[in-house]
Amino acid sequence: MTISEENYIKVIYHLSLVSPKGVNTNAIAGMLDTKASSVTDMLKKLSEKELVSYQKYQGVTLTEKGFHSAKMIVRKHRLWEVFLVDKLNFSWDEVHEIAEELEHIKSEKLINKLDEFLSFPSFDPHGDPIPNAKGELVKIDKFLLSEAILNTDYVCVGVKNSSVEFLQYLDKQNISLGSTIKVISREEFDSSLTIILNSNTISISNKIAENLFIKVQ
Amino acid sequence: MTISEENYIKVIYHLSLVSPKGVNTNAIAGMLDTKASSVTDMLKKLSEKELVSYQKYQGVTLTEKGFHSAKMIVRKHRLWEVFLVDKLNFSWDEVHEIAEELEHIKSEKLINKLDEFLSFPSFDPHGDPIPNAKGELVKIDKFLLSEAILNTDYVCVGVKNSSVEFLQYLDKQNISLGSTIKVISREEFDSSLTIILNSNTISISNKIAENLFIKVQ
DNA sequence: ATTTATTTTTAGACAAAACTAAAAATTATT
DNA sequence: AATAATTTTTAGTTTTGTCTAAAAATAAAT
Repeated sequence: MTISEENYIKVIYHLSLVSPKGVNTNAIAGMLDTKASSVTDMLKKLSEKELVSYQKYQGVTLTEKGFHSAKMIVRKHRLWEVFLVDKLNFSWDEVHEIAEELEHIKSEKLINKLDEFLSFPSFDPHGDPIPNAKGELVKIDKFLLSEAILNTDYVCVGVKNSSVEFLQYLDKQNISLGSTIKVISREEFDSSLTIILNSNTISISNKIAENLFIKVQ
Repeated sequence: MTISEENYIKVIYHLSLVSPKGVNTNAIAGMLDTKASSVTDMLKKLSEKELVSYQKYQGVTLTEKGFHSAKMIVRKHRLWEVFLVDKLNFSWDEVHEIAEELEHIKSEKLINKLDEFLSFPSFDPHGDPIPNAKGELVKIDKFLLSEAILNTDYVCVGVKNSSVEFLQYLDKQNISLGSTIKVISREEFDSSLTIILNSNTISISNKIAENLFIKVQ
């Protein structure tokens, strides 16, 4: 698999989680910042290699083989992110870009030894699950802070959006994975929330709440 | 710089150390397992980018800029090798191939943090010097075991040949970096040596001796 | 000092992965 | 249901890095 093919498979994987019936050509093009015609070309090639099942105009889905490949790429990406944060002391907003390159390093032995070196983590620095060597991943009962019930105790377990801007905003507000959160009130007008975050009361917009994953404590 | 360009620069760097007056097109082609015509094409491009100075039929040398780029690639390669051996417990015969991929990861911050994580090593697992962030490298007074003087105490400090076969032979003979070596006798007929290796007496061929670097103890 | 051998370069072609522009199919709208 | 809008595909180029085959330059040998 070339780097380009791997990037397509990875994007199709992520889009599949949202639209499992079939991923649109345009959606792929959008994610990869390329043109629909380029996507069509690549889909034919990936179909040839039996990584996706594709029929003209009908969208695309991953085959078993493609699904497994995708999970292995995601595994590599997320393990490298853990390495960068836990071992090299990068901050969580810096690691995505570097992991985009590291995820294409080929050796399976490397990634399994890295996994061991990191003590087999189940989640990456943004709270996303890391597939194990078999491709299995832990699924936890998480939902968005915007859906929280008032006066209930939650823990922050992930971010929906991993952009540098959002992550740096969270740093500024002292919100991190493991932070405890209780929603005290929700403003009618703009759905902004007043929350108790690790025993400090702060106010956050609905846009923020819609990008933070929590679970019950 | 593309991966291909980086590979050319790296090969020209290594060949320059042997033939500093100018590197031949064919020599580059041999190292990269490609054709002379492809090399000519690439030399034009690298010359365009001012990474090499090149004039037709006269061989090629690195410019200051190209020389620095080469050292940064070598730096990355060798630091990753240290990581693989020291942190992930790879053996020294497995790491070259993986480092060939890792050396092309772009982030400078990554490599400097990795350097720090590894405590700023000066040598890689094969005894080759690692350029620091400025491109400087430690030069030690090493020579080949085949040139050793009888009954003198030496330490093994490197290998000239990093092939899997040679490294595994050394493992089998318990020869590693840091091993103490004293040559007791040299056979007239085939130049094979009888040596005391960490207080055990063994015999090695001239071919082996010509690929082991030592320094005076 | 020619001739021969080797090395290097040029010219033209190819595969991968992208692009543009136009055509075809699907979906949405009146 | 017919038309309009959108999405997707096809057809034909482009760029990067490679190749083969032939030509040109350099080096070696008689």
